[in-house]
Amino acid sequence: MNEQEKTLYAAKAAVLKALAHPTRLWMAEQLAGGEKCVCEFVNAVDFDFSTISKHLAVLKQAGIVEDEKRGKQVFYRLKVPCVLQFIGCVEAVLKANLRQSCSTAGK
Amino acid sequence: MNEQEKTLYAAKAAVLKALAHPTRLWMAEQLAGGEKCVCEFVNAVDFDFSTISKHLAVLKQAGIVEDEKRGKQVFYRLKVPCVLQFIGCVEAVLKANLRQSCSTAGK
DNA sequence: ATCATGCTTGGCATGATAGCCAAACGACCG
DNA sequence: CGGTCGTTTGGCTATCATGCCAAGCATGAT
Repeated sequence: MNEQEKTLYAAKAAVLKALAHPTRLWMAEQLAGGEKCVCEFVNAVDFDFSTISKHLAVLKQAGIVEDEKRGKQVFYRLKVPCVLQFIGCVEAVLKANLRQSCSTAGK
Repeated sequence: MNEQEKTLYAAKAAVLKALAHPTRLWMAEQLAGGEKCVCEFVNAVDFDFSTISKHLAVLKQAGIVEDEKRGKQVFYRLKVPCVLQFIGCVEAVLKANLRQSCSTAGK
């Protein structure tokens, strides 16, 4: 792996890393249904306003969402919707894991 | 978000997290071309044997790869190939980021 | 049996993340 | 103006991740 490849993989991994957190993944999925303001997220989960805000900043920095201020509120929306393609596959992995642990447990 | 959902998102995020590291992502992509033994990875990147081994253990634990010992060597292969669907989208995000930073720089 | 090879595990130092609180900030309201 | 609301930022601590080294453990060769 040369330097250029290293940089590329670091960049790709950074995008995945942004989604690799329960709260952030959840927010990304929520945004699939349309834009939401920060307060909507805060109301739905029991986390500090600042915590949610920072998570959204991570997603924004990764280029996954974009924000727009309207009045007092800031709305976030998905910038690259294909991000949600992931989920199907992630769920496939989970199912495979489950199947395996069940069959193992059954023995 | 209730308890059950929290658990689900934690599980999904854990899978993504396993891939959210440059070396691990690179190895997963390498495995798309067929199984490889640990030593092949070690030779290709300048990391300690133990480091590579631990990364592979993370991927295995997440259910993304599976291993098989044959003789002295251990071979790893992708367990859920759709994992590589991700990559296309991740690259789309990177391209979008690039376009934006270019157009910003151009002003 | 002894040894070398391929790999995993334990342990440690270092750095990154997550969440909370407090403070700052900008937009609107009176 | 001064206040309030929605949000971001700074700062702190606790927890987790990464990579190296050294040691351990199988497997196959001598």
